[in-house]
Amino acid sequence: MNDAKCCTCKGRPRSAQSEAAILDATLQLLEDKLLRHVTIEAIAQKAGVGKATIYKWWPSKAALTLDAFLTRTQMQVAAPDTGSAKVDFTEQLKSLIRFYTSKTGRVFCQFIAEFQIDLEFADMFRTCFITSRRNAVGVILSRGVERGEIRCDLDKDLVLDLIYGPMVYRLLVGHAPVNDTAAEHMIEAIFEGMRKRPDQV
Amino acid sequence: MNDAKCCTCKGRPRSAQSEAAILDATLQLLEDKLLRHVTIEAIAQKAGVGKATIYKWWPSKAALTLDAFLTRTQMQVAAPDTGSAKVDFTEQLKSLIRFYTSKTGRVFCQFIAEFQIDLEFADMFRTCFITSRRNAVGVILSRGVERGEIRCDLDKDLVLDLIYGPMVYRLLVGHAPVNDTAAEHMIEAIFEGMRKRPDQV
Amino acid sequence: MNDAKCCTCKGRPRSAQSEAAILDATLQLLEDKLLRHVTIEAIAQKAGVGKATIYKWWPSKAALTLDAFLTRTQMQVAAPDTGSAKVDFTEQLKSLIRFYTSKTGRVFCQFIAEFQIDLEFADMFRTCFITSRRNAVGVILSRGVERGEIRCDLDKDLVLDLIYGPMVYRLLVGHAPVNDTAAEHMIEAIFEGMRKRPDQV
Amino acid sequence: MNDAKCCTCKGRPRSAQSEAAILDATLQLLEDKLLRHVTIEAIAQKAGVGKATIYKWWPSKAALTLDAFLTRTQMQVAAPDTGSAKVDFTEQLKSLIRFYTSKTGRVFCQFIAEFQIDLEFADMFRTCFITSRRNAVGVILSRGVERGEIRCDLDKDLVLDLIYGPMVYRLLVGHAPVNDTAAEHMIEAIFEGMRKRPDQV
DNA sequence: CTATAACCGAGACGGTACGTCAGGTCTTCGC
DNA sequence: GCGAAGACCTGACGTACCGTCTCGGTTATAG
Repeated sequence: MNDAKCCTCKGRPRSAQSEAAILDATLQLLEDKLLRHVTIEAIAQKAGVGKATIYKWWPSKAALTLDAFLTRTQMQVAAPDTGSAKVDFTEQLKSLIRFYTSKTGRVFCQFIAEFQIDLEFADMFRTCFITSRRNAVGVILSRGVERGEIRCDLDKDLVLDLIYGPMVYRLLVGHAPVNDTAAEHMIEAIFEGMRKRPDQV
Repeated sequence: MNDAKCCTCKGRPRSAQSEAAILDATLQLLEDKLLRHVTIEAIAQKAGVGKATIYKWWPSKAALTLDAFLTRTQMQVAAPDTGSAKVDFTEQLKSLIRFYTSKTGRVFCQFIAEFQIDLEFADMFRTCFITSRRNAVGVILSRGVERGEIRCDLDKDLVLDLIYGPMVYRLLVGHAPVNDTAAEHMIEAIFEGMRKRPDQV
Repeated sequence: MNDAKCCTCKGRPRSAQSEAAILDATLQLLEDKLLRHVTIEAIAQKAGVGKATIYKWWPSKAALTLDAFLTRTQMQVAAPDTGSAKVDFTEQLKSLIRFYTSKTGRVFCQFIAEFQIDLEFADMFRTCFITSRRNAVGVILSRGVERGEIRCDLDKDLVLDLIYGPMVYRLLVGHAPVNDTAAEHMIEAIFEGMRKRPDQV
Repeated sequence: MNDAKCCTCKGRPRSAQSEAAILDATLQLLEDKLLRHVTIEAIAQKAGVGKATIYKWWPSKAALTLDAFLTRTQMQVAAPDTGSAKVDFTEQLKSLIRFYTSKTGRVFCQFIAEFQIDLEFADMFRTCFITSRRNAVGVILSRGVERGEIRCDLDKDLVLDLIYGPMVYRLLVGHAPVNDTAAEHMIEAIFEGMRKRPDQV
């Protein structure tokens, strides 16, 4: 009954120290350079590690970078509960924007860019990204629907994309500002709709 | 009878001829490969052109590709006028989606990816892209506002991003379908808003 | 009919400067290190040249080294004509030994070692090596035969191997000295034969 | 006086099974590949043994290979006694040639190549090689001298090199055939000498 | 009958060099 | 004098082995 003991029996175990050094070096390099300009060679050197060690554990630079991000960075995004879904969404969007425009968060844009050419990585990224995203926003949406603030005939995915899409679009294309004001306007417009109501001027 | 002179086998090709060959080769290669995997070297060889000639006219691969696209491809996007702004937007979004998901249009996603690292190209792209976009959608929006269908207090840029953002987001991340149905749902939601109205069930 | 003019018509010509730098660097490195420990990478760096440039013009390290040797080193081996074939052979063998035991000449042993594993290089080496060798010794042998000093029923190749074989053997295996005295003894023994003659003590 | 038992006081003794597996694997790999292309890694894997075990007992690949050879292969070389030293030498040389040109014996050339760069191994090789060689040929030479067939003023080493040198030379350089006929011609020439005698035509 | 200690397999590790590839610059010569 | 052809330097790629180093586990002998 000693299964728990011999799970990874054979061979020298993976060096936690090396792994840490690699992930740290990766993040550190990403602070100064764009993802494309960060090379495996530089990471290996900075981490004091052989290149082969990196290739052994991560299939690509993108995978390594994503791993570095997910394990080191806790995407500190608020999931507030103010009693108003609209306010909650606004606060959350602001929080997200603050993260994505930070030195650290900027890399996510480069992830999206990166996996336009690396389908394997795209799957990986979607899994991690969407999951965390869904959880954060799902609660707010549900509460809003229950309280009767939000239409109940809207697909969850659709709502997600309506809220995040414009922000991501601006982040990637950079044609318009991405800040708190923008967040407020976006949420306002999405909530109230573009249609002119009879009661409006 | 001056063809004979120009077409003499080993005759020095004219500048315009080279340019055409380069642009053609670029588009042709883009049909089979991802932007990242299309190399200047391959373009030069396929076009029967020296690499230096390419570098002389275009600052980067991205610039060349964009040029190839803008001069060869007319982005056939409808700008309908049905009398209803909502219908117009829906049709236009459907039309756009059809283009962006086509073999040719898919490259635009890769442009967006590409200029996450090439700021110079990003400017170039924004100028071309936004201009054409603004023209197409500006008319619809103006008509809608004039007819009293659409709120007049919305920023033009905001409207643009509300409509295109979710689509671009889905195109880039690929987490949800991008098709006619999606287009209809998006426009419907943006027009009517997420808020539950008293008259709704 | 102007072959001489248009042999290498197109493109930037090969850089004589780079070639010289590569060959020089190769020889220089070989003075300090064994052939096996001289790396293409080191040659490229010392020559201030890209690795690709080396790989473009030489198929292997051995080929490069041999080229460096043949073009830079003139194997200064005497081909004396004293009137006695025996003396001529002795002098030539001494001369050869002096070369092969010099800092420069030692590399030839490593060539022989090298092409035990590189058959392509072996062919190359044999062609160059044997040719020069044959010419040097052929004259002495012919003169000796004509003068009636040497048996005329001996194969040229056989004579070559009888004279050079023992020396090469000692050079490679290093079990016995290779010097002037050895050269004299070898030639003496090969000329007179091992058989005890009636007139000997 | 039972040394074998008490020399290594404590601990698990060396595994004879592993040693055998390593030596077998080494020989087996050498049948297909050149010495240079046989890697310690491959030997370890084929033998089902850790690399460290190999490094523990042999200082280098060359040492391991030589050990494998000396312990597994008995260099079956005839040491005939026909009453004629010339015939004895000829038969022995033929026998040697047969061995050195066999699949197994070919490796000796690679040993010679190998120790042009591994001085430590060179010593090891010389000790083993020369010793066995000396014994085999020493008897023939002594008998020949005693019977008055061979000059008594020749150094033993010199004779050895006169006989083996040309063969080794041809084996290594490969410029001329190495077979029975060559053996006969070599011995004949060495015995009779190159000098033209008055009694010759 | 333990305890000790060297042994062993497996394989991860930091390195070094490999041979290839594309980038972007330059040089020559033909038209 | 433009432009094709292509050689050049640079720098990163991903791979292969090197020789060293942990691991968990396995024998023998010493006590």
